[in-house]
Amino acid sequence: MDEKQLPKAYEAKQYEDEIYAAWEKSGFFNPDNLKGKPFTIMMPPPNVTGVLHLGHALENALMDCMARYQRMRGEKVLLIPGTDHAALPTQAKVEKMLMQKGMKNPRQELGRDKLVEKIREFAEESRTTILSQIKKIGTSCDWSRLAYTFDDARNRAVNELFCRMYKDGLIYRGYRVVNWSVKGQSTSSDDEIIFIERPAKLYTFKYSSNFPIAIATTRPETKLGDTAVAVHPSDSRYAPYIGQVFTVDVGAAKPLQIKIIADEQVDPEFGTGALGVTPAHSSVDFAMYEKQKAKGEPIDLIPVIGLDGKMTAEAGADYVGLSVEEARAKFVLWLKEQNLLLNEEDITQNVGTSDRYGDVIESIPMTQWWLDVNKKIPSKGKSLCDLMREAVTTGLDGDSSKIVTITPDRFKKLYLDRVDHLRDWCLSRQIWWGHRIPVWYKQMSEVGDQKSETIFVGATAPEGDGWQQDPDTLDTWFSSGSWTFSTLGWPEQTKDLKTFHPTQWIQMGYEILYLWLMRMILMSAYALDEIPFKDAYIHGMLRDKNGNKFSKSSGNGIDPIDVIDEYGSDALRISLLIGTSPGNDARYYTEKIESGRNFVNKLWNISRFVLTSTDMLSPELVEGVKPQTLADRWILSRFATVTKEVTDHLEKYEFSQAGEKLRDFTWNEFADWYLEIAKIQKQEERSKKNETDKILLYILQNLLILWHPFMPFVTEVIWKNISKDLLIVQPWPSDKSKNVDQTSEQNFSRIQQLIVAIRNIRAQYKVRPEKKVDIRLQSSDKKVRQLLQENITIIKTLARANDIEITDEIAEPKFGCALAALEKITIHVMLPNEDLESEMERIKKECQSLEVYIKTTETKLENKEFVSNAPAHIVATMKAKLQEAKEKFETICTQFKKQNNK
RNA sequence: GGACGUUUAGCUCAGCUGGUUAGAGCGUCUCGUUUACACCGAGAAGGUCGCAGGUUCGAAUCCUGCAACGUCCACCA
Repeated sequence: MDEKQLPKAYEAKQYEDEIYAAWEKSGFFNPDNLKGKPFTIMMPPPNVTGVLHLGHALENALMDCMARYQRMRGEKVLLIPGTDHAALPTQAKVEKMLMQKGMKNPRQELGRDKLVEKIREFAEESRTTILSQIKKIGTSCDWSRLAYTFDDARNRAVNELFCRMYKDGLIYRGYRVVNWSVKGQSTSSDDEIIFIERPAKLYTFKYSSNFPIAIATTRPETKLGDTAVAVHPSDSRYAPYIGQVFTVDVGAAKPLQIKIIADEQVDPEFGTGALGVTPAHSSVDFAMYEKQKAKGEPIDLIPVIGLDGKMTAEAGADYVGLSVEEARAKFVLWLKEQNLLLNEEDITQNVGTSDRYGDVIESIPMTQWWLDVNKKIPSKGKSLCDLMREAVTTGLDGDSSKIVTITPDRFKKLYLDRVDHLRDWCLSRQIWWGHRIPVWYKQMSEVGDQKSETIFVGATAPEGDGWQQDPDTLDTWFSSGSWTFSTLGWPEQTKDLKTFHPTQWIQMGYEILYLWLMRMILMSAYALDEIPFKDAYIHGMLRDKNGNKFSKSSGNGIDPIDVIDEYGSDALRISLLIGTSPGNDARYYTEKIESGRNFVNKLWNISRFVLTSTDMLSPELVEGVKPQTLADRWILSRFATVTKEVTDHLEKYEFSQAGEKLRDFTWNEFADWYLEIAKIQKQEERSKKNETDKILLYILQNLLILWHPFMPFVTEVIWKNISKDLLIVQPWPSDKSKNVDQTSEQNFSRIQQLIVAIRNIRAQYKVRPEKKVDIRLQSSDKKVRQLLQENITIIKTLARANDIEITDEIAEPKFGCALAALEKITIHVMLPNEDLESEMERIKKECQSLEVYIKTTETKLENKEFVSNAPAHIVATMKAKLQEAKEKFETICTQFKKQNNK
């Protein structure tokens, strides 16, 4: 092996692009070129609102780790990449950019087609960047199946779903109170509202001096549209008034007819115990309005706030055209003048804001398209909510093979709570970037004021003239909800769909549990009678080193590509995978990436040593290895155990623990001990050298395989020196448990402890490293003496000893000699410099800690209840440990005392 | 107002169904130019596992209560 091929330090930048290209060319990203059982992962499509951030890097690391692991396990892995057109967020972003460039109202100034074109340009640019970033991270996805939530194939799926749901009566057009963003001039769903706390004033007032009930409100201006006062049915204070109607004039266009109604929702303890009902501008009040209508005791609905956020004509001549704030001030002033204001109180209230436009959401009644989540689906006899519930509990239709498991499982509870309180989903948006609602209208006749409209629901307009498509677009989550199957060709019954759905595993952040996970389950259960995925792995958010969210406004954003440029993709990946646990937020800081980079370099140098120091000209895959020495048996045993542990952890999606165990083995056992011992063994007989080389190669090769899912690039680069085949499809190590050898592990551990004890003494007495010391090892156990004898070269070299005497003869330590004891071994280290005082101090300390341990352990063992209740092996190990401690104590203390007497 | 999460070494975090003298990485201290690696090696120091009770032979781990921090949800108008 030529050392020039392997420079001293691994420079990730020199290799990564080339390696990725080689993988792509190999075709192994495409499951059509793989055998085995299908294993599908759908990439959560990043929004084309910008470029990838560190959170995406984490997602890609997780997905790719799983994909590569499964591929090496021999599965037919499909990881479909994609992007999300993110309807409202993208339009909001582009509009904002245009406005920053000076445009006042992009929609007005550009018109639908031109604005959509601008957004498309922006989205395409983002898309290109995002896709190249995904490659940089190393994600092994099938680019031949690349999907986009806004391409033709996905549009077909969206239209098909909409039409089916309409035919099933689940999608309906309804006049109801919606969440309206004045700034964005669009509706939004309940999930897209962010509640913020803000100070507000709670006003208590009466509509008129002779009105019998006072009410409290934080929105006085909406009271111009009040049509009822609701009280609790059992509230005796107001019971006599229930059913009565009062006419009051508060300055609105017409005097208000206020009916006193009873409703359980009213809290008699809050405020005056009476609630002014504004059906047009509160979803709660609107619900009362509907209830009253159903009861046959209808109340009116008067919209006083318009889509422009200004007061309408209905609010009265004094108010029309005013903003809500102006109207509020004016109305409060009027109340004061009329002596109707009874109280004014400062409170904090939660107010809903648009997650994209940031303005306060107004409740306004409008005709929109809705998805009914509680109505029974005709063919199923169950509602969408029922299906969503079944999917995580009994399995769809009670079929236990159709259960979605959520890791960690606490998120299952959150999910179920949400399903129980789910309300109808407002699907239509008044923006232009998105899937157009597949509904067509035609005006049929006009009789006086009555317009009669015919509705047609379908992807394309029916025959004939005069059909107008609904101008609105669909909520972006309507298209991402079908992601797991629209990417596979649905509604066509494609081979892909049959092969790869339901998918096996998906990962996502907890922040889109409601927005996305839920809707994927809804869509898939509805359209396919299937779950979208078997296991959902929920990860937390990445925060900066102070625990703050990464955000553009605080300017703490980090571009993962910059990190990759500096430290390499592998370093970034392992530092994101190790030290994080599912569902919990994690902090990102540079030191972590540095330590990742250091480890990558360590593995590089381990490989460099193994590959350049073995004689094998072409180091082919090593199959059978024959351990010759204790160290050989130990490392093979340990490796077998670690292989099993890593595999088990990955099966349970415990990425962090798998990576940690692998790192500890690689660094602390293989590199720090076995490599050093290998150097010694290789200088011994010829036969040993060959076997040592084989073992080194064997472990290295398998380590590269185990590490590949975590650090695909560096492992693949090293693998080039081993085989012409790519590492990406090397089979995962099979069960090696036949190599597990407890005895050798125990014996080797004894040698390790001995070496550490001697090194410890050397460090304590500041023995210069080049100075070799004489050592006397005493043991009454023949087997132990034999063990020491067999490994004497290793002890000598690693502990830097000159002469080692192994004997069964108990002797008092000589003057100027340091003393240590292990189980069945007494160690005398001859010190070149005589430092009796600190030796006595050191031994005294050790005696004390031994004494404490012996005492507590003895107490435990004397406890009869402990001995009878605790499992036998616990008691046995404790007894053995106690014995060992006693022996140590005996050796050290008695000999120390003798020495002390001199 | 509810629910959930977190609280373990100076910092960032692991610790699965309770069982050896509680771990890792970074940082700190001492020593070191041993031909794989200073992006390194050797050794060490550092924790009454947030607080208070309880269950148990045994609790960081289970139960109850409390506190601090965080997140989500909710129609106190």
